[in-house]
Amino acid sequence: MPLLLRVNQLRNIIWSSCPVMLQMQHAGLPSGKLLGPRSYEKRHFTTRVQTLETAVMDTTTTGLGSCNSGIQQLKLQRTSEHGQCATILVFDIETTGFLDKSNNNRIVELALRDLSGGKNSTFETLINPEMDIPTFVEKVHKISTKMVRRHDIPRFGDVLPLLLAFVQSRQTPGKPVIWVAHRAKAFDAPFLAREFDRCSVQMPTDWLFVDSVCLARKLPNMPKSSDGKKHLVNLEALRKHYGIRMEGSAHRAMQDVTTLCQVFQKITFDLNLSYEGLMNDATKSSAFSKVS
DNA sequence: CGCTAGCTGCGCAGAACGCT
DNA sequence: AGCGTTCTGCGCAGCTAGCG
Repeated sequence: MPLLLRVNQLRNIIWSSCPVMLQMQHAGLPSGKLLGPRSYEKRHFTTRVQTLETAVMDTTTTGLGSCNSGIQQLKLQRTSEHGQCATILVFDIETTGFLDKSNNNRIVELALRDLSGGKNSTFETLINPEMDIPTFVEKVHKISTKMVRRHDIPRFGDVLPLLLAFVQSRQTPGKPVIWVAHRAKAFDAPFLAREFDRCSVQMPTDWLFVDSVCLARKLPNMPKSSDGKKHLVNLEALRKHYGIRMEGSAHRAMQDVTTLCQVFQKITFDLNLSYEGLMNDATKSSAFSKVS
């Protein structure tokens, strides 16, 4: 009997060290899904619970109590208290291409909107990139080289002082400015910071960037991708999820900003996210800028 | 007490996503 | 078309309940 146990133990050790693929083939099973159904179900379930707990914790640990019922409510508070909270600017940029190591690509359109609304709450401009826009990029945002590579279209360096003045006009003294964009951390914010660097201008240190993709990933019940593995969190999927009507064409900066404004308010409401919760998710401008 | 079987958590690699 | 982030699944080690 002890010998049998030893043999069984040895078998188990050897067997457990075999590639799972081999075991599946040996068992006559297809080599597609390698986890057992029960394990897969448990892992999947655990992941979902953790996600929900994290989302709940994000809103409950802010210590706000009555103040953590969404940005919409906070907007009212901000209005009623004459701007006691941070300014939230939803923004989007269109460029000549991706953010790559070559550092060649430029911004061709910039749009932003102050979420608190009111007069002069938007800023929108085409920007002369001083380079041609690749055809495949033109097809995305419908902004052609002819439209922007003109003498009457300002360069980013020309727009920069106006942008800074606009933001300052919307900013509450002593309070930060929260910039919100879809994929801000990986695209919009670094791109904007790079343009600041190129102009040798330091991005204000009280600017914070929030990525709406990161927030959307915390949402439960988002639609899944075609393979059923991932939650779809692109702007179009979020727009459809919330039943937001599309006005104008997608992939133009102000149109995307308008859509994102509505999506963002829905997300913050669903996540019960407060200003403090938002600040916890924010990244400082210094993280993207090289000019110090 | 020793062993088995199952579960959990961590680190890693690869795939997919999302932006223009 | 590039790149960073996120997610998923695998492999492994460690833990523990149950059993003989």
